[in-house]
Amino acid sequence: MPDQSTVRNRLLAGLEPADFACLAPFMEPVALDVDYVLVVPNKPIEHVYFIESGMVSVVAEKSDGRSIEVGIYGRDGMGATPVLLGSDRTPHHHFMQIGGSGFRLKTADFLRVVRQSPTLQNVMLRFVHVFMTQTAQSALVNGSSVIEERLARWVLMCNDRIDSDEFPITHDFLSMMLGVRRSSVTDAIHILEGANLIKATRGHIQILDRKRLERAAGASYGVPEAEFRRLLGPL
Amino acid sequence: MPDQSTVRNRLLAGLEPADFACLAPFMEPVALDVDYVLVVPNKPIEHVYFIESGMVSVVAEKSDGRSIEVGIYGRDGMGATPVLLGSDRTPHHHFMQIGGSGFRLKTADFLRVVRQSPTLQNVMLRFVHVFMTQTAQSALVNGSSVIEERLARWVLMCNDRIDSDEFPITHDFLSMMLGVRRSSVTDAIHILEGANLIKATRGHIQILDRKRLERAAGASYGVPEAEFRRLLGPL
DNA sequence: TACCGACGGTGCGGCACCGTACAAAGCGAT
DNA sequence: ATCGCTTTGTACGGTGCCGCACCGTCGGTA
Repeated sequence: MPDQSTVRNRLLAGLEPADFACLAPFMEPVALDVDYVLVVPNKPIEHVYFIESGMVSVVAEKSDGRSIEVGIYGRDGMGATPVLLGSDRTPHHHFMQIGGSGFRLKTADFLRVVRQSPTLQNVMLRFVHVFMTQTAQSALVNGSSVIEERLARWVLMCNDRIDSDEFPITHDFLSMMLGVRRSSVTDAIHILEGANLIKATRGHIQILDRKRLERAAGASYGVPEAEFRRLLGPL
Repeated sequence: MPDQSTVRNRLLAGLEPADFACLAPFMEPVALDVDYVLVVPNKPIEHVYFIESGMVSVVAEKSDGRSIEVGIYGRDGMGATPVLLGSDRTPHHHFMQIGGSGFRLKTADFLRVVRQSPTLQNVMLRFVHVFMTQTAQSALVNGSSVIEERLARWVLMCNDRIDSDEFPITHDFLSMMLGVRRSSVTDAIHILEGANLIKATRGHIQILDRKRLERAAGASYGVPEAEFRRLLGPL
């Protein structure tokens, strides 16, 4: 059974010990390799997830096939939030963008515990609020920022959720996430590389200068992150 | 005191009569004229709102001044959802885009009632889920649809929340909502007008052919609307 | 060591949308 | 009827990103 003092998930770590103790018996450790699917669109959500490492992409798809990332989370949050809101499914796709590990609980078990503890529910709902802010920010920047700014934002958000300054990701994946052409991603990466903010190698991106990268992201980055700190403490 | 059989708000109308009875004593009728501000960004939310008529825009703003609409609601929903999620504020701006009326409750009163009724809370949280889906859809279309498609979506969403096929709106406002140049809105309107889908006069838009307008919106429209029907019944 | 699929770099024409600007038309107030 | 403000129509050059296509390179596998 997991021990609260060693979990890396920010939500779990921040719980009242009593609340954590109620969840712990139902938590099952799970390997979360790249492409592992946490939530299938429009299918019943069987498990909720707490990420310990790695990163999840939440993707919305249009019926014409075009898709775009509407949010990401990692050890800062939980997967399958719709069950908290009374919906057993969602039109969005959740899958591991960067492999890692975590815990999962059967939806029914999780909900039973949550319904018995208002303090636990409160923490989870705060995360929902933060995640909603993040999605709104995606809507904002998708409509008003140039690609290189959005790329910088994405890299920063990824860095927030991964321990390392370097992580695996291909241009092709990024193009799906940002909803742009693959070669536009290549161009944007070259711009950030030219300014010595990042270094890209085959299948990997490394952050060289986080401070200046934040400046490059401009107004695209920061709002949901501030909401997280305000409601759930430092990342 | 309002009577549940006469309220037009979909959430209120769908409540268990007992839940409605608990809310009713705290409900204060309020006129919601154009530009009335329901939620000021990053300030404590004093009241929650249930819209009876009119339409609210939820707008996210970047620190560089650019802003974009991340969602709308009317008699299908409630205002100031963040209080349900344990946050007394939000970075977004909520204001009346089309004037109307509604009810409001002091945040504290509302939360006290909600905490005592899981069934009431459930209905409200379902709406949060639907609204989140809507915001995600905005992120999707902002990143992947041409303006005329997004305009068609907006007009349809507005029509869903207003009784009339005609409503007041200027190109300038629409340009803020869609996050594009004002004259790009003019162009997009001309395209839809040329196809006899809408008719635009100074400060007004009228829907001529809703069916074909939906086709013009293509894959941009429909997903959050389906979620609403699934979880909260027909609009 | 050779192969092959995945990944990244680059080029080209095209177009949606931009920023800016100005004028015409509508409409309320005096 | 006139004025003045708001709203809409239109134009122009510029550009960010598109779709498409092709090729070089990397790296795992046989």
